[in-house]
Amino acid sequence: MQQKQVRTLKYDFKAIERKWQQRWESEALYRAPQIPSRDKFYMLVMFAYPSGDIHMGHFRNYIVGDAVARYQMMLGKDVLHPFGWDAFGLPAERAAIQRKLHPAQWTYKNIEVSRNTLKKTGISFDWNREIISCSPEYYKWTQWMFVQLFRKGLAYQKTGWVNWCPEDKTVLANEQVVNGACERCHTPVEKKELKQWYFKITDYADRLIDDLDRLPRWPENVKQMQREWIGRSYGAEIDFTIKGTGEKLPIFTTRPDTVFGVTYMALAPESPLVERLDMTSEYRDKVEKYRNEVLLRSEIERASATGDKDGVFTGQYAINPFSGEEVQLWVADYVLAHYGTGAVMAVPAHDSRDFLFAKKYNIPMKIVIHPDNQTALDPIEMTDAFTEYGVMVNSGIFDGSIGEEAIKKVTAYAAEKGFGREKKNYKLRDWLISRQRYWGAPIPIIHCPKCGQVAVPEDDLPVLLPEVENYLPKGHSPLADVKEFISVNCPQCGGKAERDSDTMDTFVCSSWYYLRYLDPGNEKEPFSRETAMRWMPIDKYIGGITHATGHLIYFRFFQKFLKDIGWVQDDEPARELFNHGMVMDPKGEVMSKSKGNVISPIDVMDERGIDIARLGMFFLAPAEKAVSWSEDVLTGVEKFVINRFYPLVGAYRGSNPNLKQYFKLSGLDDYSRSIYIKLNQTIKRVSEDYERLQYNTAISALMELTRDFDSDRIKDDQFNDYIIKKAILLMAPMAPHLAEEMWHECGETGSIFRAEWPRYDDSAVHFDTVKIAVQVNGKVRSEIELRRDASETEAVDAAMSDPRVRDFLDGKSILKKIYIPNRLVNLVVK
RNA sequence: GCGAAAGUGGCGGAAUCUGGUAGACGCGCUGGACUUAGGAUCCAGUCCUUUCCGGGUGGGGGUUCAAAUCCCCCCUUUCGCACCA
Repeated sequence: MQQKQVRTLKYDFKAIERKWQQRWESEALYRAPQIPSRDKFYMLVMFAYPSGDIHMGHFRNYIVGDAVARYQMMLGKDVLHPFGWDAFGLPAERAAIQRKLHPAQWTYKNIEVSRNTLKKTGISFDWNREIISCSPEYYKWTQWMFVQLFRKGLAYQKTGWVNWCPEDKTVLANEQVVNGACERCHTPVEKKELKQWYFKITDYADRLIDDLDRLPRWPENVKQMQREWIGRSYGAEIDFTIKGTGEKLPIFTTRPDTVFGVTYMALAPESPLVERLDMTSEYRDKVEKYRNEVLLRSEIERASATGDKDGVFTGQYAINPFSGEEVQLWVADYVLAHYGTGAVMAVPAHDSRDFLFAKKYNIPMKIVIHPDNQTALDPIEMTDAFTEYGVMVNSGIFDGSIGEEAIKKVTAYAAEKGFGREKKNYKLRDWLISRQRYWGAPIPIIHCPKCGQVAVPEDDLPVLLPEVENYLPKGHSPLADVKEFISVNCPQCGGKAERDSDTMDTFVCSSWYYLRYLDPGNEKEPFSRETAMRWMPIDKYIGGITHATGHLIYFRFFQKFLKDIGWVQDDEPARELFNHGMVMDPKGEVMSKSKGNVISPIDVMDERGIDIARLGMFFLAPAEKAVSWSEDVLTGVEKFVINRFYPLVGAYRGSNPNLKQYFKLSGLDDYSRSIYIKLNQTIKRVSEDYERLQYNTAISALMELTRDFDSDRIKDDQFNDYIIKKAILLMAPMAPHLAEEMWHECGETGSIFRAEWPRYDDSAVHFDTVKIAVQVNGKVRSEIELRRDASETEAVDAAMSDPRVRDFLDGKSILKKIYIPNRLVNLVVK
């Protein structure tokens, strides 16, 4: 009866959404205080690149954070949930070239469109704190960051071999080269020798690795990826000598215990040492020819050549300081210029790469490690190097030393003799941050013929981007062609000087934006120390896994640097990291503009309402899983909302119950008791699900509760209304408009998001009887009902007197009785 | 090649952290009710095989009274790294 009457209540989502979005706006519900006065919660989602409008992937990402923010509000915390735009970058320039717009026009127009869409979704962002990284008010402080790094010697210029994208005509950081190609346009990357700006992130390599252990709430895979990216390895540096010139040839090795097995040395083609070799003209020609050939190879070719290795003999020899032995000195492509010293000692018998190379060029092999004292290796029969630890042989005084112990001994000996030392090495390289493009923050440096590199004084920041005639990439920054921009007086000596014409990598902008949100209007500082002290660290940071070895390392680096110079207190910026899964199209393909399969949340929102779109997305799968979007999921949640959940307000009886009270189980009739227990179980489950961002199961718990709830069977009005209101509260973070509307229909006047999150009644999460399984030899044979926490004797007795069980016990003796309270009895018989 | 994660009905997924009645919740499907009609709503059913018994969480082995869950080997998929000496 109740249901029929209730069904006439129309779920007019459009009116509901409009009403509450306006109310929330006018009440400034999401406005976070400058300084929190209660427990704080900083909920951060990665800001967005404004490439067009918002799609399903954004939508999913942001509703996850939104539900967290709302849940935290209901837990009584001051919640900071800001949003902004990562607005510098190449696509704006491309659009500018194609459509003859200013990059700023294109960017701001996109921001406008996306912001409007986001506002329509009703996500609880505090829009007062919105930041746009390409605005002078923001990039002024990006430049300020550069200046601080420069002052500490952590921003510096050097000439080196860099990744060059011939399409975009700019240099790229290592992190932006994927499989030897430009991350953005997929053009194979070339190597060029150029003078560029770097941040000395390698100074922080140890802290960046070691502090990962202090982040228990970061996903293990991200931490592992960062460890490998930084790639710390321990070993020794040993100085070989070049015969003739006597120049030192230091090499890094993790296996000093194989040093007596060196049969040749190899230099990277790019190594400057190659030029200094005293080669005869015959060899010099060969080496030059080889070098030029190698440099023409693409990164892809060089990187993928894992099997085939080549090189050329220089005619020169190197001397092993341990044995005095002379070995051939080669130039080889497989030696990386940027790692270690750009040279290696080659031990074909104990290194797979050297093994292949030696086989190819018929270089001798020398065995200096045996697997153990019993087994000897035979070089003729070996098909690969023996690379494991073992016993040193043919190594003079070191013979018999084993593994790590051997490594220590050899290194100590070298140190004692002065031709070697312990050494740590990293794969991580310094972060190349200069770009030869227009749409970025100008590097705030002035090059003075007298004073050298001078930082722009802080009072003169920002260095504004000048207008330029066109944005076509030409291999140098478009800013270089603007005379009025370039020529400037030196801030130190007043003489004629020139501005640096490069702009910064956009990852610099995104390395500190989380701090600007704390104090976005501050004109005197990037942010006030007090806001940082009170709001940091970020409590939950949500974003895509794609940033694991880029942004998520950079921003940790910035945080550490800012701590070192006294601006923040914490070593780590984010306490917890959560990686959301991708949203694919229904066929399981990645959505992209070029494929034309981008799905917007707008259509679903228009047709069925925001909350149903949200619930559908939540219900589809746990938030960290990749999903294929399908409208099919909407059917279930829509039926649930329209037929079950929203009609709850029709069953509300206007009793205005006290929500802080608990009911006594003994005072309730059978049905009421069971629904009260169900309610408390649901509160427990839903709360736990919110904590771990598992919204799909939170929804199913609420579905069960509403399924079991039957107002007709409840006599007590207060009790009836109590259940309804608690259910609405539990739904609020996931379906905010719906819950707010229902909350008010139940007579409330304040926002549900200022109401208190339900706490479950610990004495009412269990029934006083339980159904437990009875197993015989581990197989379920029956089910019996017992009082909760029954004794073992009671349980076993009940189990053995069960007729079904008795059949299986017939004629057998009981060896063992296992009783797990409230779960099962297992009888082991024979 | 190295590293990580994951494999459960026709489908999305529960249960995995903490070993204890596998398949919650929903989609889809089947049958029924109500209807002029229904892509609406309601009710029932839905792992396989089936009276019972039995089998079943990618495959194989192990630990255990008991394994989707823990351990070992293998296969597959996804992601990351890709000559880092």
